[in-house]
Amino acid sequence: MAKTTISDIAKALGITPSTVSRALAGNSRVSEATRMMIERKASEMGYERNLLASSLRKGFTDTVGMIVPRINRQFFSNVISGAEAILNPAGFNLIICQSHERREDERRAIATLIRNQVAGMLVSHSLESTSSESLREVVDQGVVLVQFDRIFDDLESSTVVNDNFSGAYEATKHLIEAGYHRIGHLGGDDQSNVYIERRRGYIKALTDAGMAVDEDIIFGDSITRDKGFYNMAKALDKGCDALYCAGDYAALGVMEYARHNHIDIPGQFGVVGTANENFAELLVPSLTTLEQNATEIGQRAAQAFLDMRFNGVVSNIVVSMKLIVRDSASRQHK
Amino acid sequence: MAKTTISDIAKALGITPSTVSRALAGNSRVSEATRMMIERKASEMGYERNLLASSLRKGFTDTVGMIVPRINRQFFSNVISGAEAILNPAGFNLIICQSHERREDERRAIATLIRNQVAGMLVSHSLESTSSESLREVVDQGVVLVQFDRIFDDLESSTVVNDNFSGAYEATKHLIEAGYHRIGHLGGDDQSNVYIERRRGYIKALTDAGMAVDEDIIFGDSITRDKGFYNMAKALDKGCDALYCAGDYAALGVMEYARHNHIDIPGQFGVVGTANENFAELLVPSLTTLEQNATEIGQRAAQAFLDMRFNGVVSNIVVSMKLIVRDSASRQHK
DNA sequence: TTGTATGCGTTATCAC
DNA sequence: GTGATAACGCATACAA
Repeated sequence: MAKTTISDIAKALGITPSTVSRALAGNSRVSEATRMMIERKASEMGYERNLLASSLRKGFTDTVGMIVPRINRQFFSNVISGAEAILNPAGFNLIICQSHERREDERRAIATLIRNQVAGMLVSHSLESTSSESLREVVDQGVVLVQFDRIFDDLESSTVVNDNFSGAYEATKHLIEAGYHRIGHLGGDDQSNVYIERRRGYIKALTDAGMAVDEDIIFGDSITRDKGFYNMAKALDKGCDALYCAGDYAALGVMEYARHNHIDIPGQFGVVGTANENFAELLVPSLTTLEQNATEIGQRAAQAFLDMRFNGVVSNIVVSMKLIVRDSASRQHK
Repeated sequence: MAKTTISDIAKALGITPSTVSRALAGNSRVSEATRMMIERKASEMGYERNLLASSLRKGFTDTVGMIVPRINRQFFSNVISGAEAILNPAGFNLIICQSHERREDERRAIATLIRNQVAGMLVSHSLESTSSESLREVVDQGVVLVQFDRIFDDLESSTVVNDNFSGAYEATKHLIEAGYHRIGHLGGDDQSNVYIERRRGYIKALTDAGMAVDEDIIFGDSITRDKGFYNMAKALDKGCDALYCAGDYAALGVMEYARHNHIDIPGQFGVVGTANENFAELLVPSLTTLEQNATEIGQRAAQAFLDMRFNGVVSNIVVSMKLIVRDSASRQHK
C-alpha cells in the first residue's frame, strides 16, 4: 500500500498539489472552504506528511539531536525528559545518542546527527573528550549547539551548567558544621569544568572556615564505585573523618568500604555525595547528596536551543544545586 | 557556508554527479582510479551525504525507532544499548521515544516515527495501551514491527519476550524451598502478557509443590513502590510469610513496610523481586530477584528486525531469566 | 566504465 | 485564492 501524497489528495479533489500543500501547512492564502475540504480528505485517506521530502525542500528539519554519555544515569535520563517537555510542544523531535564516555562513539554520533540534518544539538561531552575538537565540527556545519553540564568554553554555543562551585561549597560546609575535622575530597578528573568547580567549592569552604587545605586528601581519580572503595581506604590512612564525593557512585563505594570495616557512618565518618541517584535514599544510612535539578537543566537547554534557533540569542545559564540532607553526614555535634 | 553536494564534487572534478554518487555508494561499476579520486576530493571538501535526499530517493531510511515506557529504567536502558550494539554496525540509527506509560504519548511517538519514515520499530507498549490498535497502524504502513517484553499477539510482528512463566516459577520455588509456608504474589495488571505469565508461573510452582493457591493473597494492582508498601500490609493481614513480587520497586515498598514495622527479612518474611534494578543489591538485606537479560533482549530484537527487513523472516524469541540469589529470601530451613 | 534523464514528495516563487 | 513550474540532493534505469 503506497502512502498517500499531497498529489493523491489533489487528484481526488480535482485541484493542484500546491493548494493542498498550502492548506496543510496552515498557509493563510487559501479559502476556508477548500481548507476544510482538503483536511477532511487528507485524514480520510490517512495522509501523513513525508518529513523527508518536506525537510529536504525546506532546507532544515524539525529534529534536535542529543548526545549524552549514557542514558541509564538518573541525571541524563531526567535531562532528556526535561528537554522533551519543551521540544515536543514546539514541534521538534529528539534523537538521543549515547557516547558511552568514549570519544570515538561521540564522534560517530555527531557525524550521524549532522548527516541527519538536525536543526540543533544538545550535548554533554564524554569524559574521553578533553578538547572541543569534535564539537567544533557542529558549529562549523552551522548546526545550533547547546552544551550542558560538561562544557568547553571555547565554542560558539549556549551553555547550561549546574552551579557546581556553590553546590560543593554547601556540601562541604554541611560536613564542617556537622563537626567533622579532617574532610577530604573525592573528585573526578581535572580536565572537566564540573570537577574543577566542585573541587574549588570544596577548597573555598575549608578556607572560609579557617581549615587547612591538604592536597594529600584530595583524590582526583574518577568517581566510580571502585574508586570510592579504594580511595576510602587511603582517606582513612591519611586520617580523614569525612569525604565530600563528587558523585554518588563514589560515595557508594566509600560506604561499602566503611561497612566492610565496621566504620560507623555518620558516627565515625561523614559522607556527602553528588547527583542524588535513585539509590541514594535507599542506602543505610541514607546518603546526603547534592541534587542536580536534571529536569530543569534539560528544559533550559531545550529553551536555549529555541532561543538560538529563532532569535539568535546565545545564553549561558547556571542552575543552582540543592543539598538533600539525609543521614550519612548528620552526627551529633561534639 | 553551503554544504557540499555530489554536484559540487562532480563539478570540481569535471565529471557527472551520477559517477560521484555511484563511487560514494560503493557501486562496483566505477573504476578504481576515479573512485579514489572522488573519495579524496569528497573528504577534502568535507562532504557528508544528505540522508534526507538519499532516503527520499531510495524510499526508505536507515533509521529504526524504538518506543519504551521510560528510559530511566535499568531494563529499558539496557535494552537500548543492546539494540544499538547490533543496529549501529549494521548501518542503522536508533531513535528513542518514551511513552511515559501513556497511550497518547505512545500514539504520538508512533506517528512521529512513521512520518520520519523509519525502516522499523522496536516497541514495548505502554501499560495504558490494552489493545493493539495503535500498533496496527505501524504494520498497515508497511513498517517492520518488533515487539519486545510487553507484546500483543494479534499483530504481524516478531516478538522477543522473557520466559516470564519459568522465571516466576523458579522465584516462587526458591521461596518454597527456603521454607516459607504462605507465599503471596504481588503482580501487575492482568491485561499484560508479562504479568499474566508471572502469575501463572507462581501458581504452577505452588501447585507442583502441593501447596494451596489462595486468590486472597494474589495482589494484582500494579508494581509501584507505593503499591508494594500498601499491599505488604494486606499480605500480613492475610497471614503471608513471603511474597513473590513481579517488580523490584514493589519489592522495595514491601521491604520498607517491613522495616517500618520491625519485621525481619528474611527471618520472618521472605521477598523475591523481578528486574534486578540497580538498587536491588544495595538494599539491606540485599534483594533476591529475577534478572531479565535486558541487553540480550535488545540484541535479539534488533536482530529480529534485521531478519524481517532483509529476509522476511518473522521470529518469536523467548529469552530465559535468571534468579539472582541474595539475602532477602534466604533464611535457615526449619 | 561513464553520462543522460528522470523522479522521490514537498514547498516556494512566480503568474494569473 | 489557485495553478504551473522549478528545485531541494540524491540514486537509478537506460543509453552510450
